[in-house]
Amino acid sequence: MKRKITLKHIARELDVSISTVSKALKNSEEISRDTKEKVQAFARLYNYKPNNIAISLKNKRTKNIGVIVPDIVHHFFTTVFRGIEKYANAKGYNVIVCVSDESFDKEVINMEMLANGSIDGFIMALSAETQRKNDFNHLREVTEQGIPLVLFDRVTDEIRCDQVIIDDRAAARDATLRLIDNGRRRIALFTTETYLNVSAKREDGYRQALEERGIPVREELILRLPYQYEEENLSGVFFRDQEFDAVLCVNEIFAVRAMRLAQQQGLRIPEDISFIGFTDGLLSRYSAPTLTTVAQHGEQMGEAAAKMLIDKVEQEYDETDARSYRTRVIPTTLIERESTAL
Amino acid sequence: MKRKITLKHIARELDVSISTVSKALKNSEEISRDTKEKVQAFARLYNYKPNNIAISLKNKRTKNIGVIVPDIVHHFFTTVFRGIEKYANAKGYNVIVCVSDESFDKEVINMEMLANGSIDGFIMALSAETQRKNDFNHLREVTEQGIPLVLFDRVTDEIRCDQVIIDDRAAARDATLRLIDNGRRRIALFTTETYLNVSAKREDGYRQALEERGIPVREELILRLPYQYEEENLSGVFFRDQEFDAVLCVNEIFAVRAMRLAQQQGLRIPEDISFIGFTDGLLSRYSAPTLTTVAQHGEQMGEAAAKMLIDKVEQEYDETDARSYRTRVIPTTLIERESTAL
DNA sequence: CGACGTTACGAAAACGGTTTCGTGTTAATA
DNA sequence: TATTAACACGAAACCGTTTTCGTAACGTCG
Repeated sequence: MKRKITLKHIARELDVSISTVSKALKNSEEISRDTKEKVQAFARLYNYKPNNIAISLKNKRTKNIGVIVPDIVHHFFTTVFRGIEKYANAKGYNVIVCVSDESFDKEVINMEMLANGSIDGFIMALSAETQRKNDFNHLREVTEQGIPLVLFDRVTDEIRCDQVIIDDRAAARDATLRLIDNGRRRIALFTTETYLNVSAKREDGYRQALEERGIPVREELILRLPYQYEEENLSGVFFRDQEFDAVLCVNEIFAVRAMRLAQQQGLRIPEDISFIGFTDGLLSRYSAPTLTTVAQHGEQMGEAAAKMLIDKVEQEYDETDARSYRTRVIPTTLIERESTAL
Repeated sequence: MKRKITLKHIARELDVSISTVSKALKNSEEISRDTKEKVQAFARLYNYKPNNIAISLKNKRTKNIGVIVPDIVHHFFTTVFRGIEKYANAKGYNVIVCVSDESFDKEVINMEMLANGSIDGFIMALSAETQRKNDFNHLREVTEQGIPLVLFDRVTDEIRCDQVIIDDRAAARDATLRLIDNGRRRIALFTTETYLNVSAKREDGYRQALEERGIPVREELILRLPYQYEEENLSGVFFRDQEFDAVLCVNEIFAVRAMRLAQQQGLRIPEDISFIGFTDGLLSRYSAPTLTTVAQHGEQMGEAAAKMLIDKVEQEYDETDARSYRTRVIPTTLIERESTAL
């Protein structure tokens, strides 16, 4: 087992000082041609690589960014993560991921663990519990320490920081308008029970679209489902009565499950009833029928978030404190598939 | 912006030495009651938290583990990751994730980035390219430096290290046997084109099951598909001719797409043809019909891998070099759903 | 009263780098 | 020949901890 070699070893071996070795390896002008070649050859031979930790301690920069998400087994967050990782890696940064599991406490603990020097900045989406409690002190502490923070998707305006979001309201509005313009009038909304910013905004957009077209909002058509809802919640009766002819769902799982129930009731999709979901994941692409859905372009969001964060991290060092926070809105795309095909 | 406070600040403020502060915060016997209380109160007041980087440098342990996976937008890897993150977090470790994107070069670069002090050990699944090239020098270098390594799912026996795998051969064999015992005789195998260990083993299991039951293997029933295959590859004719009455697929995407094509050809599932896939993801659960599939229990694999790694990391410090490598085989479960229901 | 043991603390080294500032030697210049 | 500049390198501080070792002050005991 050959342990890693350090500057000290090289220095001792070549009978020069540590500083000389350090400078030689950086090709400093200060060092003679001879010495540089000698040192570099030796370093190459023994495969010397500087110790990241030591460099971090000296520079007070880790080249790590912390990502905290509520859930990782979730298509949207995964694609965002891919975007982050891609951009960060290209810039020489590593990504430390923590999962808050929708829990406030875990979110706080994870932030604290990372905030003590492990990372240069945070990218995160708030947990459901954090949004419910409306307690953002952990975010505030971090930003007050001067650690850059970028929030995406599940954001709050209580904290001054960069944000990357989609226009959930507009996306839901556009989707609803599309249904209306396709001749649908009794449009239901299947949304989440737990309080999430995004769900609320999507509901707003839904309402807005109906109002714009002069269709009264019928509250009984708005279903709030627990995340892992039981089939009974969507009673077959609901479908059988033909209470509605279109459904907007705030995620693709709700949509696919609802489609199945409708089919089991003998309804034809899209002839009798059409569906639109959110998140362009595997389910949307491979369900039968394929699902029309609002693509959130998670990867793009991730790249944007990583770029904003890294820009801020790196400017910290040359710039004056030109603190200004930006919000980037990534445009959504309505991907039309069989579930709304006319 | 209040910067983080250090031992030095506390020492200066309280007019004691840095060592005294350090010891007082650790409740050392060496320090008087008075001084300890004074220091601890001050630390609490200013919310002192030791700097992780400095501690890492001193201890030569980072409490970070590196995870390298070929892809993150992939249900199986994501669940494994969740298992890793869960266990690691519970043990006070953070997880740095790198995505190799199935590329050998990225895998090497990522390993090198992390191996220079950033992490205490690796958990990884090999990229497709690495498996094809059969080049494992980057793994060897890392293990020779004494950095613990745990391989999962996509492993190699060329490197001496811990492994967490499923018994792909047995799982495929069992699934195939189940199809046979359900009365199926003309069983096709849809597998990947690119060379992957796991695919090869699954194919083995498939062949073995047929042989065991005295059914000749018909090579024309084994289809090797590119990962993002075009519909044409699975020509409708293939299904229409009723060349086969069951299909074993090495992943759930293949299975779901094949089911759709079969349905389009007017075949009834499972009456005319049944399907079994691998990976119990969203698709299997929500497809129509729901898909019988081999659950790999990724989360369990992740936890097992993390446990093995952390055990090794922590024993490094007390134990003698009792190097012994273990392979944990996580049992799979065949989850029977509509696609094989009789 | 001298030897010794506690107690309570500080100095300093160490982890592995980077960087500033000196300085001895040589060579060029006045 | 004395002055100075350039060159090539080393000493040391520093980043924030931990930890070993030394020691001043005090009390106890024979």
